[in-house]
Amino acid sequence: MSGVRAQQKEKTRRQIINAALNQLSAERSFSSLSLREVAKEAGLAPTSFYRHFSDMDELGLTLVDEAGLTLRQLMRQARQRIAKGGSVIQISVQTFMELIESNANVFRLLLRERSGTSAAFRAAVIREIRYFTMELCDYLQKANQLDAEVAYMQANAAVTIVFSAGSDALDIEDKAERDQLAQQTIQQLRFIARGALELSDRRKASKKSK
Amino acid sequence: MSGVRAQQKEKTRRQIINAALNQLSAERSFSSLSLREVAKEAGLAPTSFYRHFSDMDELGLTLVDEAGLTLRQLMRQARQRIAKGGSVIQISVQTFMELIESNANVFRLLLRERSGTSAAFRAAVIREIRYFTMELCDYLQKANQLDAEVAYMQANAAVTIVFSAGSDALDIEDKAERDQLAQQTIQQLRFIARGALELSDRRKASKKSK
DNA sequence: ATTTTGGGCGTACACTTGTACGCTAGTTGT
DNA sequence: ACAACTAGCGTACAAGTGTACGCCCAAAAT
Repeated sequence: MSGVRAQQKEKTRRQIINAALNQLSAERSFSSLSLREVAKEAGLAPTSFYRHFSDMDELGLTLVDEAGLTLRQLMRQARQRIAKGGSVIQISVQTFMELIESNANVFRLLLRERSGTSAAFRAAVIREIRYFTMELCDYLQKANQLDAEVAYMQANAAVTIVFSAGSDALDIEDKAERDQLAQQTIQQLRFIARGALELSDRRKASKKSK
Repeated sequence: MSGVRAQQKEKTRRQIINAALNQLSAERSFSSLSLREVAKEAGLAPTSFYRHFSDMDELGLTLVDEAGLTLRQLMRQARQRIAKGGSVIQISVQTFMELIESNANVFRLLLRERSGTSAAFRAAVIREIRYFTMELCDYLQKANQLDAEVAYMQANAAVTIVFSAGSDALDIEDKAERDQLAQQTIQQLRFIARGALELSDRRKASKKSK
C-alpha cells in the first residue's frame, strides 16, 4: 500500500488537468477542446484519457471546481489585507484584479461556462459564484449591520459588477486603462453600498415606529 | 432589373439566418453549429451556403447585428412606455424581461459571444452594448441633471446589472421566481441611482464653492 | 511465487466537418 | 435572339473526432 501506483495515477491526472488549462485562452474555449488534443498535450494516448475521466464533461467539472478553489483563495487573501486596514472596497477590487491577471484562463472558464451550453457546467459555476456571494453577504451584514435581505441584494449586485469588470479587464492590455476600469468599479460599488445602507436604515426606522 | 433573382437570393439568405437562430438554444451555442447543419436546416446543399456567406463567422456577425436591432427596438418600446408615466426603472426592467422571454435565443447569443472565442464577435457585441449604454447615459444625464462622468458610471453599472439579471432569468422557468428576480433587480438599480445622484450633487457643490 | 489488477498503448472504425470543383438551369443584360 | 452570369446541386476528399477492443507489463494482492 505504498501507493507508488496511485501516486503515478494522480500525477498524470494533474497532467491532464494542466494540459487542459494550458490550452484555454482568449481564442480557445473549453468546449472547443477535443479529448485527443488534451491527451496529446498531456503526453498520453487518446484512449488513456478514459482511465482518468469518463468524459470531457467530467474533466470540465473538475476544472470548475479548481476555479472555485481559486475564488476561495481570493477571499482569504482579501480578508487578510482588509484586516490590515484601508478601504474595504478598494482592497477587494484590487485583489480581484490581481487574481484575474494571474489566473486569466481559469477566470475565463468560469465566465464562459456560466452562460455555456451544459446545464451541469452552468450549475457548477453558479454554485461557486453563489458561495462567493454568500460570503460577501455575511460580511456586509455583520460589518454594516444591514437588514438581511438588503445585504443580499447588495452582495449580489456587487459580485455582478465586479465579475463583469473582471471580464472587461481580460480584454484590456493597457495598464492605465485597467486602472481606470478598477477606479470606475470602485465608484460603482460605492453607489451600491450607499443605496443599500440607506434602504436598510429606512427599513429599521419603519420597524421601530411600529 | 425586376429583381426576381435578387429577391430570391435575399429570401434564402433570410432562411439561412433563421435556420441558425432556430438551432440556437440553451444547449446549443453558435460556435457549436456547423455550416452543414445550418445549410440542411435551411433546405440547402452545404456548398450553396457559400453563395451567401463566406464563413460561419460572417453569418455570426450578421446575427449579432440582428441582435443589436432587437436591442434598439427594446429601447424604443421602453421610451414609449415611459412617456406614458410610471416608475422609469420599473418599466425598463419589465420591458427588458419581456424582450428576453420572447427573444431568448437572440439574447443568449449576445451573452455568450460577449465572452466568446472570436475577437471579432466580442467586439461586435461590445459595440452593441456600448451603444445601449450610451443611450441610457444620455437619458440619465438629461433627466436627472447628472454630472457627465457620474451618469456614465451609473449607466454602465445599470446595464451590467440588467444584463446579468437577464442571463439569470433565462434559466428560470417559474414565473413567480422570475418576478422576484425582477423585483430584486429594480431595487439594485435604485441603489445605484441613489448613489449616483448623491455623488453628482456632491460634485456640483464642490464646484460651486470654488 | 503466483495470480490479479490497472494504467497506458496502438489499431481500427464509423462519423462529421469544411470546402474544392464542375455542372445545370434559369435570370439578366445586350 | 444570344451571351454572360449565378444560385444551387452533387460528388469527392482530406482531416479530425469519440471510442470499442485487445495487448502489455509493472505494481499489488494472494
